Amino acid sequence: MARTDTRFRQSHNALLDILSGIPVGAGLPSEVQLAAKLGVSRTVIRAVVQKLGADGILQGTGRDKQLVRVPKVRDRLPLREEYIRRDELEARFLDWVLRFDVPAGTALNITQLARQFMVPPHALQEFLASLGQSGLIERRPRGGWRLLGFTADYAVELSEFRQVLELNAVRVFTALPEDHPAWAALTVIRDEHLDLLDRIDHDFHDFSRLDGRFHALINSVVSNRFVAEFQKVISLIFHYHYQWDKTMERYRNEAAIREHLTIIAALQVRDASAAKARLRAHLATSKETLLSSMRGHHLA
Amino acid sequence: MARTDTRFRQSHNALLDILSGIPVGAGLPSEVQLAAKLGVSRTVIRAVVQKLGADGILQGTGRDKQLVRVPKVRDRLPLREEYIRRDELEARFLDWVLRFDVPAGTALNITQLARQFMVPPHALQEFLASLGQSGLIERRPRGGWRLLGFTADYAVELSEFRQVLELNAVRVFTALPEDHPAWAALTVIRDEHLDLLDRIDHDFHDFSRLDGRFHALINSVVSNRFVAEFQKVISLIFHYHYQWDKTMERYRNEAAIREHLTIIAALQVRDASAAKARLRAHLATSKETLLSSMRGHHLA
DNA sequence: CATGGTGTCTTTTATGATAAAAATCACCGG
DNA sequence: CCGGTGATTTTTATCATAAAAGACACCATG
Repeated sequence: MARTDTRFRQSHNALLDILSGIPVGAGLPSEVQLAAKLGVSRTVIRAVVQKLGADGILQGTGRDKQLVRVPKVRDRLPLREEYIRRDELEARFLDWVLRFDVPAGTALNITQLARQFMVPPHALQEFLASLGQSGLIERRPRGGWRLLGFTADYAVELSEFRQVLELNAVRVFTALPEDHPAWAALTVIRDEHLDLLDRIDHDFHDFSRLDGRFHALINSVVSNRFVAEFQKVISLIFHYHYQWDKTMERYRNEAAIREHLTIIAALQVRDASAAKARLRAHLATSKETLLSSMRGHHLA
Repeated sequence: MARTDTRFRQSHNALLDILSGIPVGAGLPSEVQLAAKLGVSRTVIRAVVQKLGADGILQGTGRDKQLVRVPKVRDRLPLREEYIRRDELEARFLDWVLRFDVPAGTALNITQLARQFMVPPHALQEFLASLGQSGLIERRPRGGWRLLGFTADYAVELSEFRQVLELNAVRVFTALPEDHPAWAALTVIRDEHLDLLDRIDHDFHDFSRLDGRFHALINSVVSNRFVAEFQKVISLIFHYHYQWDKTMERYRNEAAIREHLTIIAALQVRDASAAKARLRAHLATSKETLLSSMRGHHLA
């Protein structure tokens, strides 16, 4: 078989569900309506209807088809175990690379990895190609891929790049007009920081998400597709590492919240240079955390 | 046939060349040596040697094989017309997108494009995936690709991003120690600018390359893989447009050279703020040129 | 005769099969 | 033990093809 018939099987079962809702002897909705309802093309619907006719569930031809009997559970087609989705692949792959400390320069084996991650080799290939931008992966001259690895160098350069982008964002932020929605958003997120600070003892785990949203807000004022693209990579990596370095997590997070608040305060009084200086300090801390989490992990 | 046998054919002909250099009756070098010499695996060498044995050019088995007769021209295997290389595909594709003003949002047809560009569909697929970073291309939910198009928005955002990166580079540049090689390189490129200025009437076409090298030098002091990655995209796009907007080319180029020289001068006296201001002005001009070239092209 | 439908055909994409190439292992003669 | 060959096992790039989507023509019916 070339393409998988997953779509056909899903539509088959979905149509059975629809048929269960109408009385025996009633006519079918039109093919176009069914296709729209299930979100597939008419070709699929026609194939399913034909099969149901052969199975004795439907009868008639043309625009005159009726339900012969109520479909039973055993009429359903088993779905073959499906491959995982793209975002899950991304998560699993990063988890594998970052967590298991794969040495830099490792040659990747497409087929083996594809099996390991439960995806068709083709999908993995495309995924790796799309990951080229992140600088984690390199194409070898004659076929194959090499993992450049998540090294300390990489972390440093990532942090530096992040700093360049965010300092620029802060510069833009302080120049925004008074009625720009970002100011309101800033007030809201400030309150969220204060709120989390109150219940830090229990909920310090919530900081990771708040941190992501804070930095996203800062960068959101720069409407630039390239910045946004990189922001995704950056937040991905930082977010992942946040989840592992459990040492001092509660205190680190509390400190980070306070740093965020000083930055917010500086922004609110439109003090660009103060905001930049504080952001610089915060990002430096962040970088150190990232590096130390890598070192700790490497020793483990 | 699954994989092409190009490699086999090339090795076949290359081995014929080697055999032409040794006397009839002499023994062959070892398979390992031949494989190393031709840069292929032993499997290929063995396949070629076997074919040459069948053709009566070699005889013997094991480590005892000799040349029977001098190979003739007609022993060579014809190379089937090969597909184009990756960088050529890149050039052709960009040329197509940028020159023919493909409307934004166009759905790309893999097979058709693959034929058009003389590459296997698979290669095009991977190429498109790798181009995801540039923001020119988007993957549609259920298969297929969409061309986001090279719009004015795109050009503006690209220019802005470029400015952020290069301003940062200039900041780093002025802080470099006296003995850093970049200073020497700066002097060299300054002389090249002066030189080109002297012969601008005839050689103004040379500016495109010089411009590329100038900006590359500026950015080279930031050793950051992400910056470098983006630099590639940026120089690609700008370089391409340079080639088309022929209006006022000579005067534009002369003006740009002078702008470069003012930036170089500011750098050389370590005046960061002056250098930044002048770079800003230069990039603004550059952006305008890019936009006007797009407008001109759009009207055409 | 316009509208909503079906039958048929063409185009396009995703995937499994497969051959070429690379890498690995086992063995041999000196 | 070393440099080599023979045989075997991965591994990757390409191709053929089925599934899905889309386009077109025609038909029945109010």
